[in-house]
Amino acid sequence: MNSSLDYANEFMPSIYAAPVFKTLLCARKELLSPRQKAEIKKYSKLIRIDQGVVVYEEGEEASYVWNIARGLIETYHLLPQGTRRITSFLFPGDLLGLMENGFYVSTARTVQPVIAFQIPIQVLSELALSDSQLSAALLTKLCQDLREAQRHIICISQKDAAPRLATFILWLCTIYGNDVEPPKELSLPLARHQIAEYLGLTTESVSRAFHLLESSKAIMRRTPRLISILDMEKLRSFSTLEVGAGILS
Amino acid sequence: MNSSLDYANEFMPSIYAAPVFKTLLCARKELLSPRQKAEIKKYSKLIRIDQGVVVYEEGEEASYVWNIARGLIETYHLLPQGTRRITSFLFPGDLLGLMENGFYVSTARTVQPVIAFQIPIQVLSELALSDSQLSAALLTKLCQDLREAQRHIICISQKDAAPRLATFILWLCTIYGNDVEPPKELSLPLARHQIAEYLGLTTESVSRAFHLLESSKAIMRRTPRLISILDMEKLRSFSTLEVGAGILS
DNA sequence: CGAACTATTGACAGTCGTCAAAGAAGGTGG
DNA sequence: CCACCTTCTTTGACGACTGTCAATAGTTCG
Repeated sequence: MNSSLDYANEFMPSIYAAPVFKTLLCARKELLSPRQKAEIKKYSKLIRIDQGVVVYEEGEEASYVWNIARGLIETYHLLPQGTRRITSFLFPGDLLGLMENGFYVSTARTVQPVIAFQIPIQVLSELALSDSQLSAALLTKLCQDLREAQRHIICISQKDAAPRLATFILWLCTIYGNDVEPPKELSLPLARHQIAEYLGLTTESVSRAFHLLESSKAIMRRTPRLISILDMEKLRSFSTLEVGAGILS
Repeated sequence: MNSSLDYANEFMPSIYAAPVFKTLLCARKELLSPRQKAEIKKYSKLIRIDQGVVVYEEGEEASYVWNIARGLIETYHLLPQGTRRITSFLFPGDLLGLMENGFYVSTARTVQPVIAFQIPIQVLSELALSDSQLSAALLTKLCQDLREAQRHIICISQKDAAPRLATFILWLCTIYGNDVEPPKELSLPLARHQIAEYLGLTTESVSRAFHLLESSKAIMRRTPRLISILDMEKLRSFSTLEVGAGILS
């Protein structure tokens, strides 16, 4: 699934946390000190994982945690009827490998080619035990992830498809945008079915929701994977959540 | 909102984690050592909070964390249109007070009268920094909460009301049941509107879902707050999730 | 016992999931 | 570089279920 990287010096471990202030778009904050980065780098292996590869499966015994440097990962659960529910997307700066009692709680799969630091959990435990600042950083990151999950819950508790999709697009803007102004164009890293599996809808509904947002001139589909944001305010008005304030800050 | 308790010796701090094994019902596991319990007890205050009291509000500066000893708490977000979305319920053994950058991320309110240890975050931070085992316990608890949130996500990503309600009831069974067998009767600590706000439905839909589960003889409503579990298998068949296995273990 | 609140049930409009088919996009090999 | 094939996306029609509004029944507490 992976290959060692010879251009290892290009990357450094980093863990980001979203900002607390309620500006619309802003970069996430680094949680690690240079010393901690060096420590993690020393004891971990920088690997590349191809697109579409299952990194680990639900219920598997956990042996690593990954710090994503580049790329995109989805975690999901397979439901009895064979449907998939995506529970989270992980971006550069995120930590992959949520476990419980030593077993991974969901399945993880690369959506884009990924470059990541592969950290043996043993190593991370020891580092955390000896470095209480690192331990605090991990706690902060987990709080962050928990809040992210709550945002997800509120997003999909909206009944209609358009508000869910609008909320999702606005969220992507906060991730891929810079901290000055909203992006005019947004390149979607996901296929329709992945958006649907994240939003608790079908691909058809997602498609219809795109149509609705487009016909209201909030966005425009350049290609299925590239959209233009025409009217941020209108897009925001679709979402029940006050994106850029409150929970989606 | 609270009063000091003179019968303080009756309670001890405790943090539970759900079990890893996939049995249907089993008690949760204690994460704290007796020494850690004593430490926390020493530096915290045992308080009682009446029913229906707002413990803290979203965006408020965070000064305490609570370890619930008895009672039930809901955390929620108020959406712009005035609707409420309950993001979690907290039971005895849970930690209340999720914060981000020093501010609470949601509003917390007691659903039942609560007895809890009120721990200044300053104290908890210091204890965690000096006791790496405690720090690890907190990490474990947060992983637990994160998994709980994922379970919630999967629950409300089910389209129909009956599966959501069935999943919810089965979940309550795992919390209030003993670890030997499913409870025959279940006393609901929540009003219909609270169930609805948690499941992303309306009270009417919850009511109709109860009717459906009842007419299929899976459950029976004794009173609005007390139901009999007639057929566990049938109840389980409503839920898309394999409760008692997989994600709801 | 009565009043206020909670829960239930009914009718109707709107939206989603399903099934089906057509249209676009991207990748491969000649 | 182009034709072809596969995969992804979009659109349409229809049945089912939820939200809304409204009215009735049941519970609980003073």
